[in-house]
Amino acid sequence: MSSDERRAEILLAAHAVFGARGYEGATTDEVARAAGVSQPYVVRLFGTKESLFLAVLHDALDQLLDGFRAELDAPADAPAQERMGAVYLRLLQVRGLHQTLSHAFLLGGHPVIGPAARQGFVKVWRFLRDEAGFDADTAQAFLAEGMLINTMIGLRLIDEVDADDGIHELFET
Amino acid sequence: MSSDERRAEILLAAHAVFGARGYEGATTDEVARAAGVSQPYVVRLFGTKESLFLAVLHDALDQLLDGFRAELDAPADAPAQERMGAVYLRLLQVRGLHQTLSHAFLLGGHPVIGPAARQGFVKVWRFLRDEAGFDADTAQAFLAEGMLINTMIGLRLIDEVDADDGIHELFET
DNA sequence: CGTTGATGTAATCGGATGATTACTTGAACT
DNA sequence: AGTTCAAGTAATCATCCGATTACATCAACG
Repeated sequence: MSSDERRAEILLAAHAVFGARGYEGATTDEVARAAGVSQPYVVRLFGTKESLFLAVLHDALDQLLDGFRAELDAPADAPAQERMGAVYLRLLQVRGLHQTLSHAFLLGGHPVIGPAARQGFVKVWRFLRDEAGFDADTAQAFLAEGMLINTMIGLRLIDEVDADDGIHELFET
Repeated sequence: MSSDERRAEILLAAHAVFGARGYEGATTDEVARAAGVSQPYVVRLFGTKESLFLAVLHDALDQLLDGFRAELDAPADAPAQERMGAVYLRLLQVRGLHQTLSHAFLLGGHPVIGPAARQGFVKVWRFLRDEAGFDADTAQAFLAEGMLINTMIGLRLIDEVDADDGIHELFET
């Protein structure tokens, strides 16, 4: 397999591992095994664990914004917020993407990841305001909903949706 | 100093350390030094790092719900959402509290912390619905706003509020 | 006094983990 | 056939970190 194909596979596996365990909790060995390669090879292809995480973060943001833009170019069949929201939920296919973003957004104090995460967040804000045409209130409410969705994913609340009335009600809402 | 007083000091320090570095990223030694004691003593007073984190999580939820309840009992001088929101922001005094909650909410897959975090989240939801009297839509929007605030704290966005127009606008909103 | 029990630390251990080194394999191209 | 180079791994290193053990200090109490 070419190293570029391998890199793509490792990136996919890394989304899931970083999402489930966080930047510090994840190990390069876990990523390697999830991708079906040896741990040293992951390090060689990405340099360090830190730059692997940065690659995953950039990939997540690219998939998010590319998805949004593709939906913007498609014929409008519903209000813009609903369409962008649907894109966001469709990204659940990429296991760990939302949780990796959430983890990155908690690492603001990290000397390398912090600035990258801030920059990514601002890029999303700018997209909503400048490209999607959301006014400030709408963009803020949209982001807030997204963060609540991330929390519900991170908590694995869906596992208990049938066991607790409060959770069931929240999902309905 | 009595061990109970020491425990309270360590808990305070642990909020800040777990908030800044997360559950996996934080070390018991960091917590110990922030509290001014030795690392083995932290382990002895709390058993394990895991149960220390659980203690911090429960303390954060207690402070949150106690604060909400105290405000509910005070004379109403504004809409309930605004009053509860003000309580939430006042808790910024406890350094790391919001970020520790955010980290806990991302650990849904952890065998011990996961269930505790879910239970805590549900308790907040129940409070909003049953005690504060929010309807489902209001409670959901309130939580979503809170999660966006957590994200802005975690990203340390406030450090760049003057450097970026988009961030400035988000803070205004 | 001597004992006891609580507060607290120094030293250290063992496992985990990111990274490095040295090696193997095999296809492509003289 | 021989060389080269990319893909990939086994073995190992050095460091970090949670936990354990053994010890020190000191106030309370009979």
